[in-house]
Amino acid sequence: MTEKKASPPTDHQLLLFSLFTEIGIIQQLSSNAVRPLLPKGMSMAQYGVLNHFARRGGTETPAQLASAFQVTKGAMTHTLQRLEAQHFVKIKPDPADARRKLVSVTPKGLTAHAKTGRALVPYFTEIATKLDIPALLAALPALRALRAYLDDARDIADS
Amino acid sequence: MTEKKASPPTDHQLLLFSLFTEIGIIQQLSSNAVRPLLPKGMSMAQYGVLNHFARRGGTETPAQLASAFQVTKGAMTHTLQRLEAQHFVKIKPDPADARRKLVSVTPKGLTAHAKTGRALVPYFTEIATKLDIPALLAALPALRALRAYLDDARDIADS
DNA sequence: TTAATTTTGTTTAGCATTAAACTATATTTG
DNA sequence: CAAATATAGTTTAATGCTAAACAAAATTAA
Repeated sequence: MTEKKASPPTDHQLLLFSLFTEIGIIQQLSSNAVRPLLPKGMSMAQYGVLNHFARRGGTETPAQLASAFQVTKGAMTHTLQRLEAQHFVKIKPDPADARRKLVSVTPKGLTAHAKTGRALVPYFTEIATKLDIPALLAALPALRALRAYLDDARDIADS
Repeated sequence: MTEKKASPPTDHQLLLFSLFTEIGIIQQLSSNAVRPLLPKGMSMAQYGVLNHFARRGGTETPAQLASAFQVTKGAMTHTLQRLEAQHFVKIKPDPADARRKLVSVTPKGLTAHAKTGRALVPYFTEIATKLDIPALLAALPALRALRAYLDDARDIADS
């Protein structure tokens, strides 16, 4: 057994630091690859929101969306304004709570979502053929656990 | 065996999409957690560059740094200007090629790097005790492979 | 009930980023 | 060599983000 006095496991800290660095670079690379494929006027943030509604349907408040995407309410206000200007979402007051608004996707938004998805298929198809899918699949649970931990631990800075 | 006609493995595309989504959210969460811990005037981008030099030493050109961090040359110009204004890096012309500049870290920059590192230790120590480190360690090679693939595949948009 | 607190969404200012145009210097080609 | 091309770095405009201050409405406390 190793001693358990002095300072905490530095190796673990280094691992985590490497992991975060790796994740940051993958995020940068994948964003840079995907962004030019998006239809004119569609940002990654906007597509994320449309994708959320396309999967789950229904209505959500801006605050719920901000929490789901881990951005500030200000950032979500901005994204929703862009989406509403293109008539991809409908935003109406919540009759039950005048502070809130209710956001839902429009048919036009679903069309735009589908079009965006089609534009991305070739990219994902291409890389799916060139990577070790089982290894990535195996990595996913650990990442989900990491996400869940970070999600719980956050200070809820803005919201 | 499954048929191999029609369209390519949609499951793999969905996996990749989930993976990218997960990575994006982890990046967002970890950035949001780490950012407030940084010393006044130190951004994540600046710390990344200082960390790079602290590990590897020597000199590099702005273009090399932009490539290492997967940002545009314009973004790296900006980061280096901030670092130079604080005297954390030294930037001089390359005598061998007048188009180039050579960037190196200063003692003051190393001090700032060390200070920043110390500010982050408690955070990493904390989460290292609460996560399944072996599982994360096991995930790292797959992520490195993904990064390596994306790195090769990129269009070298700006550089 | 009234006052204090919390919650929701917006706005503003500042920063980091991309994309594109630009300048200057090197390299390659004819 | 001269012209065309490529490379390195900067600058500008636009976008998306955070942080902080704010206004309006709901909830909680006294």
